[in-house]
Amino acid sequence: MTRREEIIKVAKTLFREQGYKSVSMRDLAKAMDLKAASLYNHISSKEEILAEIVLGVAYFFTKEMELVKSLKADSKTLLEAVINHHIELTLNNPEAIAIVNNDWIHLESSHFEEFLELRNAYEQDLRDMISRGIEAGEIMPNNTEVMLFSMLSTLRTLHSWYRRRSGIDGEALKNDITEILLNGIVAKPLKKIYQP
Amino acid sequence: MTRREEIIKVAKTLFREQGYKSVSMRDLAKAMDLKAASLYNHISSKEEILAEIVLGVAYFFTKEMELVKSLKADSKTLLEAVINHHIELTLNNPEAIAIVNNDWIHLESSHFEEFLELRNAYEQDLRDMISRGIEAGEIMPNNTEVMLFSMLSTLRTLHSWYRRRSGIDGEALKNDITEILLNGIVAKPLKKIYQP
DNA sequence: CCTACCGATCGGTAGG
DNA sequence: CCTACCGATCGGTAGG
Repeated sequence: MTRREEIIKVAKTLFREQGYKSVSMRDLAKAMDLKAASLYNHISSKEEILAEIVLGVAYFFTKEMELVKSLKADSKTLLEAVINHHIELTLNNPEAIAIVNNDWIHLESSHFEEFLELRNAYEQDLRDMISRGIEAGEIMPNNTEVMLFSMLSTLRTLHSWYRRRSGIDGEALKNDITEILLNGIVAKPLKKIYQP
Repeated sequence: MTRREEIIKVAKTLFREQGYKSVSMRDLAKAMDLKAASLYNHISSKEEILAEIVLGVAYFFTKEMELVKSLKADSKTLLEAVINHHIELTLNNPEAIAIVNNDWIHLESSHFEEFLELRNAYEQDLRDMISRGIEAGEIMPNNTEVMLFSMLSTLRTLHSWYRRRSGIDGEALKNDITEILLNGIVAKPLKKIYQP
């Protein structure tokens, strides 16, 4: 790991704990046992660190979305694949996900716009998946936007919830979340058609 | 509206747009057309504004949860009532909800702890509701924690999504969200039992 | 509600 | 990687 990579790793932890704006370059330097000025031999600004973290995650998601889109499968299977990728990245890199969610707003304008484009494209791909699922009769013909938003809300904030629990089995978590997102929580009375 | 209430109202807008840490007392003063020092005739610190916003929302939710708990109804009806209250507050006060979600972390320690106690109690009440629903056979016997978290994630981030859409009908939104949270998104093959 | 000002801290640079 | 330092800005106070 290069010195630069170490800085970004430590920044991930601090930004996640306190938020980007609350962490000073002196805080970051102290956590690495050096002086603030020395950080600038490896990075050129504080915002550069934020951009690398946030855009790194955004491009990773984009790449995985391309992968899912290339699959030949029904909509439900594609949605499951998106959910799985989301959960995996959350388990592997919860700090980065938290920072994306909380601090993308503090990106400087060109990075800010770059991020928004990636995020919008990702959301559009997911929206298309849901729409096609409705056309195929696999997905309930409910409000597409609400379905999209509900799924993404759960997946995007998983990091904050996962953190409080002790080591949960990743596979079990995938199953539970997929089940709840796709099938809801209410018990279905299977024999309803026999009742008056 | 007192001058103090005006300050808090303007602060809500600014904090929501830029985040608590990014808004200086000078920014807030400028938005009110006065000097930073003058703010201190009405409030005693910047954190006091944050605390009032965040704890105000937290106590409001607590009060509504007490109301729901006092109802004599099945679990599904109680969950629907919680969802409705959440959506109503989001439509009425989206700025405050956004600030609670993003900036509660910047509360000073006594306010911080006060907030966490309220939030934990709220989550516990909702958890109990789900558990009782499972015992009664109304709710699927899935992972309670995941159900709880999934519901809350969607409800808590609704403000950010609602904002981007033009004026959506509140009642329609309640129906759509309730439907999707409780019943999921996958189409159910109703005649399954006739198939081989 | 203002002017004037405080000490602390910020991101970042110069120069070695 | 450090010392020394920059101008800007921060939350907040004194005194009117």
